[in-house]
Amino acid sequence: MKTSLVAVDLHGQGCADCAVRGFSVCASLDQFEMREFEHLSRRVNFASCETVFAQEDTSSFFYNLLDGVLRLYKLLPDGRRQIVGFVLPGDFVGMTTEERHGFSADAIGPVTVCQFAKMPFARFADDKPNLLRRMNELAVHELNQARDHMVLLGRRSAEEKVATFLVGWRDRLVELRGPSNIVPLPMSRQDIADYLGLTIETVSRTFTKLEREGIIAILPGGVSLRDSARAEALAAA
Amino acid sequence: MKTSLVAVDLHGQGCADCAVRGFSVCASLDQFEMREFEHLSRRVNFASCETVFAQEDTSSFFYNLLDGVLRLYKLLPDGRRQIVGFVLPGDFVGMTTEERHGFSADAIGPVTVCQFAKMPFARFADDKPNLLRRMNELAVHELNQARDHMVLLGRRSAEEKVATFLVGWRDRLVELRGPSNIVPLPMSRQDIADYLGLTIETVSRTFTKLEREGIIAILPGGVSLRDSARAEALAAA
DNA sequence: GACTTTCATTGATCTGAATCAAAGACCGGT
DNA sequence: ACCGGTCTTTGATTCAGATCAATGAAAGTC
Repeated sequence: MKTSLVAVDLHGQGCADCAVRGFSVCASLDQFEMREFEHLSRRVNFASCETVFAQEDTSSFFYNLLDGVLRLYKLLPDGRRQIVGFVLPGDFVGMTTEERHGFSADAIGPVTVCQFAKMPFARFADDKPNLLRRMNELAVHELNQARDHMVLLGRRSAEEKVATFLVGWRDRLVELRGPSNIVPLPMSRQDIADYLGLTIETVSRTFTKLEREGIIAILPGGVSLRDSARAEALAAA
Repeated sequence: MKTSLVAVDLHGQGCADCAVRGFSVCASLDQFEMREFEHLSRRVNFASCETVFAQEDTSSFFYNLLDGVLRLYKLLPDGRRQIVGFVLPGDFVGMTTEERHGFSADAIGPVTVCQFAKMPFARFADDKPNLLRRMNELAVHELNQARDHMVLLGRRSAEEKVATFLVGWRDRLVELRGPSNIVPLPMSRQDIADYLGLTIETVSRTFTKLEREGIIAILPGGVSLRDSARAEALAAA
């Protein structure tokens, strides 16, 4: 909720050695473009629970997540919250033509982002079809994810929701750090509930139920997918 | 559900006189680009309830809606349906880099679309930053809508859902055809239910409730927003 | 204009998830 | 190791919306 006072700003110490270089937006840039691009960005750190940007903020920056996890959420005036996505390293956030962000982003645990000022970035991208195409690709991909999530929110039971979330989250981590059925869950139960359109109690009960059924084991800080076939079946059907 | 056998294909009789020219993707093209663009598209008609493309179809075409309304939806294996959006003239659909569409589109009433083959379109767009930027803009806009809809599906009551839908639908029609508080609803109650993550009975009851409260009047083929301030209050909060 | 079919409304009942209410578990600080 | 806070789990109860079941109102069709 609070905004960073202690964020350490260090100029992007080269994109060449960036952890995210190979698979983020920047993957579409050649060597020379990259050289220029470096000067548009700077690294910023945020502590756990700090807000990277808020719903009502003017959208003057884009961010590329380098390390950590973000939650993106929207709040209704009465405080109800819907988490619209979790962000992992390599994901690009906040790209919008609109005046304001429309959603908030905050850090789940310590986070490092690569921050771009909107205007210089837009000027840079303006005549780079490869970058523009890559950004399109990312937007379309996110849109597809968003639509899948609509199906989940509108038409699935609590058990299906939780199973789908666990399988989906595992798959994203597998892509990032290699195969494993141990699924770390850095976000709280409340976060999971607000992502799935449930209450914290229902999430907790559903975890317990899945454990009783032998589908998962609940570990400190995460779960293990004991029977991923059955979890995937719940997620698919 | 069925696919068109009677679709009348007529070559785009000029984009210059196209109803949608001013505000769709094509708005970003200059006179010369437009000349070339014309040859990439052709008009196709669909009768009510015909499928423009299906979830599992290879995505070899994009579409620009010229006339009528489409519903976009996803089906779960067991038949549960989530409508992910309604498409109005000027909207661009089916743009994706992925192999398959991932959702189905069918006509609500007779429809005319402007159809583009994916490959030639991509080749055309490749070196047109203005068009690419416009497409980005549209994708980002859709993504914002999708996120708003997630909030609705995950965190709002039936009454709020219906009110939000009516106000939002009216606003889209106002943009298209000018101000009016009479809101034609070409889609069925079942469609509305599948859009809002409700059942048809709940939608029907909620309409009746809003009418009793004096917020709307139910008309054949639509509603009238009698007290749009109160409807908007329900939609906002 | 009667007849079938589809779609919308209304009513009665049920249920999955929400809400209300305690306990436990797990910190971080001292 | 102990304390105070936060987070998670579990239990009891309620309720919004789903399900089941008619009935009513349009829209074709012959």
